Amino acid sequence: MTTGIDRPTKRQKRVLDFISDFQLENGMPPTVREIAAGLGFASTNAVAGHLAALRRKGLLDRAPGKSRGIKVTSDPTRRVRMMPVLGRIAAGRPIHAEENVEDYVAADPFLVRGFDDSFVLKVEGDSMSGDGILPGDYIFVKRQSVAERGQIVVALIDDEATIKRYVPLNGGAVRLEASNPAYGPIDIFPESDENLEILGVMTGLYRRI
Amino acid sequence: MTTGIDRPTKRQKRVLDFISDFQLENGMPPTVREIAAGLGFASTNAVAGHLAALRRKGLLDRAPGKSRGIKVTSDPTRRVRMMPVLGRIAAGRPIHAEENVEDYVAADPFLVRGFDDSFVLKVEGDSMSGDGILPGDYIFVKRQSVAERGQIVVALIDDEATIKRYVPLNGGAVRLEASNPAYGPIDIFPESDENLEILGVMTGLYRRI
DNA sequence: GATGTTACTGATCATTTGATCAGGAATCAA
DNA sequence: TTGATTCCTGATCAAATGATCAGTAACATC
Repeated sequence: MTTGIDRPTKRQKRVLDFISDFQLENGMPPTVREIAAGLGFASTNAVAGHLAALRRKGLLDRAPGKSRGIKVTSDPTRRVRMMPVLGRIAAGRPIHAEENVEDYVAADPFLVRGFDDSFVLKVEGDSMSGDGILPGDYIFVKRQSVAERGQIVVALIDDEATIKRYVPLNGGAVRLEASNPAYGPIDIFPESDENLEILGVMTGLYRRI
Repeated sequence: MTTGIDRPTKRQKRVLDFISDFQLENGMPPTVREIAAGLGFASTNAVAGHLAALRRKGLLDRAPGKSRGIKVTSDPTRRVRMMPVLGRIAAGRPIHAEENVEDYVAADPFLVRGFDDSFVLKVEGDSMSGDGILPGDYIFVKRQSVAERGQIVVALIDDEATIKRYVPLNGGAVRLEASNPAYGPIDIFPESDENLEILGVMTGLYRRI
């Protein structure tokens, strides 16, 4: 036998992969009989043998007696929270209103801190292309009403949401800068008619090609 | 009763939360008896009543007869696969060698197709900044040895990995274009000493601020 | 008061599921 | 040849689990 001491045989690997895929698809491990059916075994004992072998080789954990008590040791998956992708944002309405949710994306803790205080926006327009933020990108935004100089914020000017770099000016005025030189800055003065509200600051970005 | 038509009562919400938390922690839904034990019920029928109510209100899905056949409808979590972030890539060595793995990120199916054939790279250098790919970004790459004109590829030139836009030229030559005008294109001719290998094409991008 | 809903206990039954026994066929090595 | 290992069928038993019935209590609405 040339099989390494803790390497599965081909058949055993098929069983292991079936369990991983089942877990990924169904959110729970399969039963012994589901494995047998999935791989075409007529007997549960065929599965039992493979599970015992995989356990010996340290590739599986089992919870004896428990239904679906099978856990792949080096589980390549992790539970992450799904975050809503918001569509139009309008002033005066709760940002998390259900009709705003367009889609959901999985947010790695890697990308987002404070899930409950964050949301996701799809970028429209190329005003921030100088910062590598392109139309169609998804940006992660942490909700907060204040920002520091230079942070990229999502702001509501009157009734329109926009993504810009935040730069406070003297006298309580605020400048919102685009990073695409084709767009000029937007200045908001305290005495202005315009109403500025900071919705949050950008913490991460997703793009799919 | 002021309860909205499809809102759970307080007790029902407790049951729903227990199921969500259990799923998050254990990677599978609880059994009816595990719910009863977790919430201090002496009878499985207490749980059955709540599950029926939650199902009526559209908050649960059930798979009748199946063990752990409970699924929270608006599950805020999803199983995603963890993908290795590769460090240095060198020719002649298996790309997935363990010593290459620097970190892991959760990859949404949204971003990646074909998990097993993909990997993640951290971007160094600003040669692709014109395409919104900045130093420090993480890009998702699907492994394949051929590419189509205009796709962004990860290529190995002799012993160095690089990210560029792929443009085939006449006569079997290949041009690799940077998108930052400060960098010129790299042309590889068939008769050249240089050895070009396409490692894969970019399918997605992550950035954290 | 009558009615309906929510929220349980306690018990029982049927099905699903895990575990195990007996054995057969194929492969490989000594 | 013998023995070890893998890989499977077929059958059976016991435990885990889902489903259901009967009944009690609290509470709100009409």
